[in-house]
Amino acid sequence: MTETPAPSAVRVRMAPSPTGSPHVGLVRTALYNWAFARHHGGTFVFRIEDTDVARNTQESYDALLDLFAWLGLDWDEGPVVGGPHGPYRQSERSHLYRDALERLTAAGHTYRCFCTNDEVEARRKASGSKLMGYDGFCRDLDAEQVAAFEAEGRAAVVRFRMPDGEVAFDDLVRGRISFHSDHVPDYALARANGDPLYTLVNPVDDALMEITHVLRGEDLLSSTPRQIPLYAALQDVGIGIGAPQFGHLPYVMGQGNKKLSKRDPEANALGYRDAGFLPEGLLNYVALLGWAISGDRDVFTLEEMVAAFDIGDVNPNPARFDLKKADAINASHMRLLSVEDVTHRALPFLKSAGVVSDPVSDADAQLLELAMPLVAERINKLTEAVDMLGFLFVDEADFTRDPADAAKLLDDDGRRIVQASYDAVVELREWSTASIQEALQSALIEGLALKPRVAFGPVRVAVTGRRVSPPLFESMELLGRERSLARLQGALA
RNA sequence: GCCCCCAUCGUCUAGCGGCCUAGGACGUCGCCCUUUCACGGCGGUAGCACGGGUUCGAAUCCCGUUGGGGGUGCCA
Repeated sequence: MTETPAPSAVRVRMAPSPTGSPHVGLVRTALYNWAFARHHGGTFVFRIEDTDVARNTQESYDALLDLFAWLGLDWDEGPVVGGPHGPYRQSERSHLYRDALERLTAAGHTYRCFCTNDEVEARRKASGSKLMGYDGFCRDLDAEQVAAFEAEGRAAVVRFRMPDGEVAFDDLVRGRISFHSDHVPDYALARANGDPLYTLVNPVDDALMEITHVLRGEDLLSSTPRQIPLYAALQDVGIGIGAPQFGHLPYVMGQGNKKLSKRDPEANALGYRDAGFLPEGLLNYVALLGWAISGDRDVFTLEEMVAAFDIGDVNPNPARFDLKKADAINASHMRLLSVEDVTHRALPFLKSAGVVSDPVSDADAQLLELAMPLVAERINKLTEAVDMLGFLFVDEADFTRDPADAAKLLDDDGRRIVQASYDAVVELREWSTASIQEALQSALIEGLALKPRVAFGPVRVAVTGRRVSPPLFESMELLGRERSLARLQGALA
């Protein structure tokens, strides 16, 4: 049908509405569009669809910018960076929609409709029609009838005059899809008060911004047959160059068989940042919801995705969002990072949790540099660094032990082990990982004939406050003799 | 109701007529490594919704059934 444009001519966009907090489904759609643009060396446009003034919020707009900045999905045209097709917020483009509407009307592509919903409904019942939606009653009103309705003081919406026949297109992910216009009613382009609707502004902006490919959610699939004739009508009146190519992406599902709801905490995209996800981890996981880089691999970089991404490879079935797998993919990316990188990225979390001072003191920085290698490999999210390292930085007065871990491991037997440990290391001349290990091993494993896991559990809780911690002997070395001894002593009280 | 979309392990997927007694990953189970947790390693578990065709040959093509989802607004 439509020829694939020359690579450099690819222009795609993401066009979210600033309502509520950004959804992970939006991240997936944005990522596919972005990867498509980058793969083809095209242009990625960011447009804000804020025509519904009642629902838009500044917070939501800010959240969108935050989100994409964090993810690193950069746009070539849009808010902040500008571009030749601006402005990029629909609320600032009213004149363009008014002009488009006037031209369409002048060319006979629209008509005014005075019907109320009740009247349409009543006619449907009377006719016994199976078709839903508007019935086209006002399509061919003559001047006299229009005057009569106006005399009644009725307001009129502007409807698009759908051409009769079949509307077919080749969906980039689903193949050929066709609808008959009988099932695509004449739809409203503008409210009775003159405000343009999404049905108008979305195609008008895509036409004006010369968008060549529209990759969007499956929920818009059934509005495609009404948009295609509108693009043709717009072209007819000198706006744009006809319809773009469409690719309808599968839903991102939540639990059960329902779309991941905005209210579902898993749906909140920025929540992943706050939970300590790496942007590349989230992006990689989300990419997997409908696309695979190959049959035997699912961890990859953005660059690799850009090189490999083909919209024709996108799977049309709905995908369920699986937090466990998202965690695992993120963990894989954590392991790809250098210790320095993990440290750098974990720092904001350590600061805001109060683990290290802000700004970081020299002492904290030094300790962090020694401690991070011990935990970088064993954490799966940046936030876990907070739990792992807290015991090292906390003031002795504020040091506490996990009550459950303490109750379980610091019972009578546990305290005996802690006492033996204290005795074993208190006289140590050199306070190092190796000497501590040697002393404890000989006292507990050989001396008391304990299994390592039995022996070191209580010591670990005594010193770090948790059953889960960085390696014990290393931790004691970093903690230092005084504090280590004090904590062993404290666990006996 | 009508229209449209979808259908491979519990989940995400590879597969685009023979390489498939269906591969990978997450999960799960077992084992190993081990100073905890984690990491890592090894192994197991489990699937082509159903019925007809087409074909020498079907997970792959066609039709139907069933099941799921979406749409059917002066929301986006």
